[in-house]
Amino acid sequence: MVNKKKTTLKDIANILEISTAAVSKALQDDSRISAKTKEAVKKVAKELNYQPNHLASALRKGKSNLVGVIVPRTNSNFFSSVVQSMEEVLNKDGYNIIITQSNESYKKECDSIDALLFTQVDGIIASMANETIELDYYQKIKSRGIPLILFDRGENDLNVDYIGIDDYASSHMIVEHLVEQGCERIAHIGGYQRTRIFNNRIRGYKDAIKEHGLPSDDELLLESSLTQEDGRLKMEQLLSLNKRPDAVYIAGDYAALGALQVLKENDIDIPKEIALVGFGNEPFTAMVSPPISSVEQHSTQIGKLAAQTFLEHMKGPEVKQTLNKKILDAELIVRDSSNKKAFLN
Amino acid sequence: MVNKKKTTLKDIANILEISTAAVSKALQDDSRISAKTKEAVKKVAKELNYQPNHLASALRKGKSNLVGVIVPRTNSNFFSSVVQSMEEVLNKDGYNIIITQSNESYKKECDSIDALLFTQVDGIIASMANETIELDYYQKIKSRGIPLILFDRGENDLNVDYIGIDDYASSHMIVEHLVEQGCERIAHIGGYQRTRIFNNRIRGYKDAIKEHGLPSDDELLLESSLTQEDGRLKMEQLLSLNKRPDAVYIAGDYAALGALQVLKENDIDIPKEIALVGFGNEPFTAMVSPPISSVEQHSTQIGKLAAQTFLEHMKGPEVKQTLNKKILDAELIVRDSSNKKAFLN
DNA sequence: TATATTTGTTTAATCGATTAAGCAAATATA
DNA sequence: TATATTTGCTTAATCGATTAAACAAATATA
Repeated sequence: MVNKKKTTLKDIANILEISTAAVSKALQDDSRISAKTKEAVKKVAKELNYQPNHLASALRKGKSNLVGVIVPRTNSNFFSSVVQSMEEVLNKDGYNIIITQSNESYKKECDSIDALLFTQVDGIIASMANETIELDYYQKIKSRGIPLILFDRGENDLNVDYIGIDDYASSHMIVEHLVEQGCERIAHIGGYQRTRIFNNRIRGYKDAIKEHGLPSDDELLLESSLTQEDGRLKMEQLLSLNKRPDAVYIAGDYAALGALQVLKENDIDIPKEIALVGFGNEPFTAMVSPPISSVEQHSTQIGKLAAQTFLEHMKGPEVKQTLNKKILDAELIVRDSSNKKAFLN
Repeated sequence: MVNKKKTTLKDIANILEISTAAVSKALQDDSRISAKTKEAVKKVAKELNYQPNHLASALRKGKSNLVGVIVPRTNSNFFSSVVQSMEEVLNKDGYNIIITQSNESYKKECDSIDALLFTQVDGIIASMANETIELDYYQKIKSRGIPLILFDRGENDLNVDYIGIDDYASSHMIVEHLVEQGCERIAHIGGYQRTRIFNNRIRGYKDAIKEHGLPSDDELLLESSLTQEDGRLKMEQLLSLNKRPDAVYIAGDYAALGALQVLKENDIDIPKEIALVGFGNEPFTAMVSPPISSVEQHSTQIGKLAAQTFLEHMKGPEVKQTLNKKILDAELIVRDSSNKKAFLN
């Protein structure tokens, strides 16, 4: 039947009447072990269905071959696809990943960090929660001496590797696009200012507005948690203005979706009366009606780069933990929600 | 600055000039250790920022306190929310989870299982990939003697715990609902027959159709991968029939979304000409236009139950691995896409 | 032939925490 | 006071794999 007791090196050693050291080396194809012994060891190992005990070897080698990944949530296409491409790269090098979700909560993020450190991960790749301002827990990772790589939601002050898109330029590009479409009063529902990427998007927005000499009323720039629900609220707020905007650029697709609903509920013609642009290129943006223009963030590429950066740290022994940014260009996908020119009559 | 070397029990023992055993027991509040010693140990432990080495204790105790979770993908609301509630329950009991995605691929699923077993997880909670027919890798988990719990996508033959909704009844309920709305030619775009849950949905559909004496033409029952793209294709196929259906029930929301797009592209009045019902209650179903009726699967409850089932296994030493099904009732959320009566004029 | 090198293996220590067993000192019981 | 029990700690083994060091045997070099 089933061998409940898992077989160990010792079992193999006993059967062949050699030392466990010889068995261990044989399985690692050590050059000092004879071909004959290797063959015999491998044969018995297979017969007994030997599976090395990872805990033992990790303990001995001081390396778990586990990488911790912290994301705000997994049920967004962006994060799930980043994670997936990370996994692909890391698996190839013998690493497994532990995914944890912070749910945008600082408390949960700290717990995750503790849990990952406790599990003795060899490194952590993270995208910070919205709530996170304090960096003490991230400092904790650094002080453990394991590589820390941030993506998308990063933080300069931590002085670690970062992979993301150029939020400032993307934001600038969106405003350019809206201006091109003839919009003149462009609002921005942005994320929390304290979060670096959202701050960059806000700056990109402001600068572009200024460059084009457009109105930059305070009432046109709102700070939001970027949930669908908050997107609704903020859009309602914009609609209640005396001078409504003729375009709204929203720093997150879920919030953009909420905003879209409100616009439709109010029978506002999109994009003619108000044009709409989101951020993140979540699949649903292409599917709703009208489809929402959005920014593709190259999640696969980000995941790949983050994983590769981790691997570089593991290969090069000199742990040069410095701010090393890899910034990708993002791409604006124009859809009906902002394509006024296509609707000229 | 930063203490690169992590502190061990030994360090604490040396400082206090006691044995590591005493330190270990003090930290565990062993009754045989004096209050004075405990206090001293805890003080030093805090000062040195002692973090127990999980690998060492796991190796010694033969228990990693890690639970492996395998899902087809994380970027669906259902799975991400199941995972989240599992995590909540398990964390409370000191377990951490390792999430892996199979991407509906059998090969990837096998790799995940190997990786999890290798990491010495204490148990595995899984939802099977669409592709999976062979059960050999799942047998491997069972033969390792660790608990295996399946949810949503399960398999009777494995004879393990299962948590899910009553797919047959849900499916039956959907047809009832459509009949009530006056539909008479109801098509079903189902998942792969070999997958138990989809098979159940198909049976529920067929039986309900029969009970109501409705036509059950072969052309009205299609098998699909249930991706958005395939939803499009299958809906196009249905539209090309000589006798079009007046309702389509689709076993997955993403496919339902694809179908919805096709219907709209063809200017078909929903629900008047063709009513639409999906499955899974993904958030976007409420957001598209018209909103799609769908089935809520109580993901939070499923995650909680799966986690609790695992914990029961860990508590009760007698590993009674038998088929133990927990079936929840699902709930049909009726929205505009199938609510014909609301559109009577 | 004598010495040096290579080959193939064993011995024993190690990673860090846990725990059964042992033992002395303190306290309780007869 | 003598014996039993409890208290508080130490010793040493253990989990399973890895690896530095040691060593004998085989082979090469002088």
